[in-house]
Amino acid sequence: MTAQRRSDGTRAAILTAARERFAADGFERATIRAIAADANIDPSLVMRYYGNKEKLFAAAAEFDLRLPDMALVPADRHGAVLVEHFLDRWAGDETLLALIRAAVSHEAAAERMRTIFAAQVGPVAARLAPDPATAATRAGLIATQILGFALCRFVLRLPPIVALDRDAAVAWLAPTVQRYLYDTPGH
Amino acid sequence: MTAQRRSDGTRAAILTAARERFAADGFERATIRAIAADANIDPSLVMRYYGNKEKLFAAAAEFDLRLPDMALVPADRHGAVLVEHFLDRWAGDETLLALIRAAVSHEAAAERMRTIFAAQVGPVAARLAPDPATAATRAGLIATQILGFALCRFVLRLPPIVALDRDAAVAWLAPTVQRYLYDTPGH
DNA sequence: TATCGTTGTCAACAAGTGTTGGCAAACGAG
DNA sequence: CTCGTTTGCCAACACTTGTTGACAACGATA
Repeated sequence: MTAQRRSDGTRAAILTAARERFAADGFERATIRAIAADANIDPSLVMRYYGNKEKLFAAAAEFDLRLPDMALVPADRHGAVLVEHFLDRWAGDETLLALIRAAVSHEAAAERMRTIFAAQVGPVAARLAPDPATAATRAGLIATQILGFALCRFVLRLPPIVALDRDAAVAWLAPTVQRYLYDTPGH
Repeated sequence: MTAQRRSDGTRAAILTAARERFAADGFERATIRAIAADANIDPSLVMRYYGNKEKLFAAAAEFDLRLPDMALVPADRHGAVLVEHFLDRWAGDETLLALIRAAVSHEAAAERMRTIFAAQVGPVAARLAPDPATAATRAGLIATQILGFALCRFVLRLPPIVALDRDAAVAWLAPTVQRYLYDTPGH
């Protein structure tokens, strides 16, 4: 077990404030000073505990999608369950929002995003796809729809997308994801 | 007709350099100095001709999707034609990339993005959708898929999405857009 | 040629950035 | 209690940013 330090509370406060700021402002506009102010401490403490801004972001952007076990779900509901899970995960943790905002103009964040999807969505697709060779493509396509939805809803705030409630969003997106999982394209 | 000015060449060079920088770096990391250097002029000229960075971006982010007339296309090809058009438009003009990169952390750019999709995609959906009341939602859904694809391909550079050639991308995405245009969700 | 608006350069400002080092107080072990 | 370590604050650094104003070369017009 890791030893308790007297500063653990401060460390956690910094991390929370950092996630909020990165999520709201992106990497460059989220300043160390603003994060420190939110955490009610001095900016220099951020440096002491996290080294530099880059490492602070790396620590704040740690993320686990916690994808459910698809073996327990009927095959025709796989798309719906994935969409529901993503929506909930997104609403309940601002880390993903911080990640997408930062990834757009920050290569390290983009790399993190690639890793998350390759390492966490990839295996799910690999287990379900009819032809395992197409798994990476299918995982990528799911990412385009899920990230695109998050982009339009949480970042760009397109009014008709913001207006959708959870059920409507699932009803629209689930067939798309289902198709990316199982269909073979052709016309 | 607008009068010719001796500085028109410089103005155009600034605009081109601005688009490149905004597309590559986003709003904040694209500096006036870098743009001026690319255009081989002094940074102060940028201010003289465009007022400030905000207005320069507004000028650089002027964009017309040039959506084709869907009345000339068979109904079952609408999704495919839209996807093809978006892909070509995206590949041929970095303005859209600049817009998406900037929109993520810059409210004015996000507003521009909302306007473009509401004013240009909205009417197309309104003309095609079975129920006009659902047109805005359908246009928004199309935006989620198209922007999500662009995000993953050009910004995040997800390998499996970068690897898709034009035909494969169209084959995968067209049915999604077609469904967002015409289907009524339910299960 | 003399004049005036245009085009461009140079140097500087004020503000904000990440980051560093020193110093005081609080704490825990001996 | 005493001493070394941890925690925190303050002031400052080196640098970059958008932006401004003064000034020199140029071009057309009179």
